[in-house]
Amino acid sequence: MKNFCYKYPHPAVTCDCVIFGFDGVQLKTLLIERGQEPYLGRWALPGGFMKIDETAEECALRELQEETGLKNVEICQFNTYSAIDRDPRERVITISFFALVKLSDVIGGDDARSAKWYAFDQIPPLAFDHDRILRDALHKLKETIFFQPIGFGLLPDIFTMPELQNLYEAILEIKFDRRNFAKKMLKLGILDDAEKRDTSTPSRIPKKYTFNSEKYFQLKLKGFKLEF
Amino acid sequence: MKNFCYKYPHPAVTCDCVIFGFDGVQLKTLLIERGQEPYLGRWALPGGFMKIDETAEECALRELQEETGLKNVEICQFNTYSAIDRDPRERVITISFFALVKLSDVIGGDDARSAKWYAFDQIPPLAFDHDRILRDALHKLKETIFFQPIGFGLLPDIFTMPELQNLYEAILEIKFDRRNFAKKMLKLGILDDAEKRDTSTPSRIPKKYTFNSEKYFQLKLKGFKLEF
DNA sequence: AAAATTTGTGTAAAAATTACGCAAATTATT
DNA sequence: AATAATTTGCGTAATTTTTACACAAATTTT
Repeated sequence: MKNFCYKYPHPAVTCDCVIFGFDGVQLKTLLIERGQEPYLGRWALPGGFMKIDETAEECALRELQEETGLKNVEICQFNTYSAIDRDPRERVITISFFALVKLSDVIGGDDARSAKWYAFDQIPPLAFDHDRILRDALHKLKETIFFQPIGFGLLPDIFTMPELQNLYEAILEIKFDRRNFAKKMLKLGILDDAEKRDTSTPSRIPKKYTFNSEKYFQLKLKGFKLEF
Repeated sequence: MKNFCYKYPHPAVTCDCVIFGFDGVQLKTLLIERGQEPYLGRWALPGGFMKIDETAEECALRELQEETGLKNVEICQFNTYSAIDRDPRERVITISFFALVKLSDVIGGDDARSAKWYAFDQIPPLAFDHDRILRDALHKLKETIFFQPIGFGLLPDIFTMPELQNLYEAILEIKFDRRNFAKKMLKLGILDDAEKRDTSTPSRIPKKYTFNSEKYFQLKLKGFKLEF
């Protein structure tokens, strides 16, 4: 049954995905319950073995869809783990990705199967070294926020300034002055008004915004850095 | 002769290293001339196949020493390449690293063998997809410079402010006002005077500095961001 | 109906950045 | 050897950015 032979030993390669979501209050991640050994019944990152005729990115996207129903996700590779005994079966290295998704795109999907969203302060014990991978991904997200308008991926198309601020506060675990935060975000020039409203008079109902994707990509290309 | 067999096909795994150096004027990288097929005689990044009982980091360091004589290098993983046909022999994915080294540590070494430093505007055609990897590493270096005092790795222990400025200008391809650049660097608090000198009167011979490694690591941990 | 909360707009004070000037020491030129 | 040009360290005024709040209207809560 073992028909694939090589002159030198080869490790197996898997791809794993850390999927970030935001429900308006908490930052969450998507986990799946393992249906087979090892670690049967444990929670784990979505992912699996790479086929010989697919790239790592293709593998990650395929596994993600198979296991969680998620598709059309923009994934970003962030690290490859190669500790000798990270998998009890054989030598396995894993190429890991993270992605930001809008919870609204997913929650309804019935592909969800055993996939479930977990807030970061309620992560169960994970299979393999997935807790380490998850930690690293969160760290990477915190770094990334200084260079990329993260909200674009995690918020619904139309959102309010308080929502955007909650997101930043959830990721960075810092509180901001509401008025200065809004100034900073507006100054980036990537937010459009999502409605027309009597601007002369304040209301307790917050204004709605959308991301201007053209300006967003321009800014992302040019590179920027946010100070907090 | 093919004694390592698996139920499913496995790719081979290699590690490649982009080594950055700085000669006071130009940013350079260390390449080796290939001694075997494929791409015999072409230049390539130092690197090679990962053994089954070593991690990617161990592999990268071992290959680096074998091929260039370099050791005690702090390497940083930055991407894994998995295009299907990036190696004509078989499916090979490569985990890539970059490192910043002091040219002085290397130039003398007689291990150098076929290794040679190349300025970035004189890179020869490279084997495999190594030009792509090199480009990505350079891009990563430019990003990194905003968060880490790069000079620490690339400059000799004792250096001058103009040297540090040349380094930043070489990496970022921007010119700075000498006086404001010095202010910014000094404000980071990671530079110590490397000599005692009559400070009251300016001289055309620039002051010498060293990095204060304690404060450097403190700053790196805390995280900072440089504005230009 | 009164009290509390939330939002949009603003603004003065503080801090940081920028764009330069100057004089002495060294190097290059004639 | 004298003169000119360059380079360095120090400094400063003008500008820009950031910060810390104040205010009033619209909702929501009590």
